[in-house]
Amino acid sequence: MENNEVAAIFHEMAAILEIKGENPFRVRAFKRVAQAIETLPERASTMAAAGTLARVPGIGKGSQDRITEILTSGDCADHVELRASIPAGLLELARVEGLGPRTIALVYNELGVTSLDELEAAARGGQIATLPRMGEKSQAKLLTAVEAYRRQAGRVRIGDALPQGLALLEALGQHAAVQRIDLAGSSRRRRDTIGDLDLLVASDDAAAVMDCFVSRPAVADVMLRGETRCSVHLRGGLQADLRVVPAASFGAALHYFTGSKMHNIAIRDRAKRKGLRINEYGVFDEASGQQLGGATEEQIFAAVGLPFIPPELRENQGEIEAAAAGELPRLVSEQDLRGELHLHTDATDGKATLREMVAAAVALGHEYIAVTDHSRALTVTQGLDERRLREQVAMIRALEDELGSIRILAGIEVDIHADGTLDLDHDALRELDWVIASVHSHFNLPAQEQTRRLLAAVESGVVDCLGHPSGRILGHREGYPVDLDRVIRRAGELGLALELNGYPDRLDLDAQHCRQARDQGIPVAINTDAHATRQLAQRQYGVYTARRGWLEPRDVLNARPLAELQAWLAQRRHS
DNA sequence: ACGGATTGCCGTATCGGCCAAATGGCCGA
Repeated sequence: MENNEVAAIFHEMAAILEIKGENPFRVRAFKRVAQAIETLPERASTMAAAGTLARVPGIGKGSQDRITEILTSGDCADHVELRASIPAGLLELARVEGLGPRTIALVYNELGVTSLDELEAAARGGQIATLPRMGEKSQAKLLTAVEAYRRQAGRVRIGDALPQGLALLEALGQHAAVQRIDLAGSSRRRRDTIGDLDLLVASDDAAAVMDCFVSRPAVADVMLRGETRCSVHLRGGLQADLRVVPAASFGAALHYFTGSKMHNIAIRDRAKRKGLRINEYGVFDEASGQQLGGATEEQIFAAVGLPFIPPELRENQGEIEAAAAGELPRLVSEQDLRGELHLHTDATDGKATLREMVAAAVALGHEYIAVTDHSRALTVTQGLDERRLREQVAMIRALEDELGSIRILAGIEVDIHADGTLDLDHDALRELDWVIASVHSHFNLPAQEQTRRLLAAVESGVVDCLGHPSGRILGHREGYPVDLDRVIRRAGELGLALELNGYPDRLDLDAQHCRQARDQGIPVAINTDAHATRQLAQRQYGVYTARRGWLEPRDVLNARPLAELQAWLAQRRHS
């Protein structure tokens, strides 16, 4: 079991306790345990076996037992009991923005609301506004939030879905009857959210493969099972579909089920013009009906005169034309990244010390990193003021001298106030090597004001990079209303970089805006925004999004060697 | 529930904005 899965159970226990109005300190303790598990330096099972869990701050005797129970049986009694104690639908309500535990308890107790549908009905019926502490405005806001929630409901972040898909791939790949196996669908295209997992297998013994599939411990229930196709729910609720095809059709099926639909249509259209027919079974000569290929995807592309197109590009957004012209981008990969330009330490909301984070970066082989803790406005994180920032800078310089093995840029993630001013003195910011400016408040300004706010930060003259520019949180809230195109253009004019925050909850910039940045020659920094040592290694999600945005190594700021990065910074500072 | 000093008990993120009610709870970062 992955740490995130264990943590999810604690998060849920905390949420239920909170809705039930239990001791808030108990609630916080559970939340703290959940967070601690998410940011453990190793796998929970490893640490439990070694007995080192006890040393983690926040994890006491009780939670140690619960964690052990979860690791051995997949769940714990307290969790099962808590779940049974409230209607199942209430938990989903907690995912609606602006709807907290107290309000959920209120609508449940006063109106008997136990689900999203009932909540919406109550709001449309005007009953919400009659409740104490609620009114017309709250009711309208709630409806808007429910609509926003519904737009993304059922989709799972790639950071949650892909590990499950890869684990299944790994397990099924061991089976003797499996000749070839791969992911298909949106998980193979590495979209930022996934509806369900698609797995494709080449085999002559579909029944044996499906037996293996449905008996995986990760499979919670089997929804349907036919001759060649099987659908299941996984433990976390994600749906997974397995298809089994003969090896001679594997490439054709892989192409077909990978999509996207628009890409497939365009490819088939191209085939038609060449007198060919492409479907999920293979490539066929239209006239003779003879099969010309289908075992590999390369054959599919070759049949229409194209080189292999990476799955991340298959959206019919020009990749076919580029492939035909021999102008496919050489997409950036994880190995191209030479440094990390956004991370936090325990000076603010990080879980590891400066020294530990740096050691982890060295272990990853980074040439350079930037330490970018929060600024004072973010009070929850104990954001740095000018004085604490200067102290941290001194620590960084000393550590860099001591180690000698890695360049440590002294930086900050400075908050952008609602009026566009920055949270720290410009003089203090000018002393730093690297300044990211980000929005963490006032997401609901009118688009015009929000745009002005971001432009002000971009034009401040002391900012090197705009952090998570859209502000979206996947599965939680959409980006704030803003003219991002205009902000990006201005950033380009002034020579700033833009961040692609690769934290799996963000993936911000999204692929489309990455491509815009690339087209305008704006360097993109692919960052992890790590708050713990292990998160420094989670670079793949940012890279996926970058690839979907057509980024090549030369478009990526932290794919540059240190000397080039420093030259870029120096030239920025003097222009 | 956890951690730590008081070893059986006590304290434990912060703070601003929003909205409904006219000061205060709730939410989110």
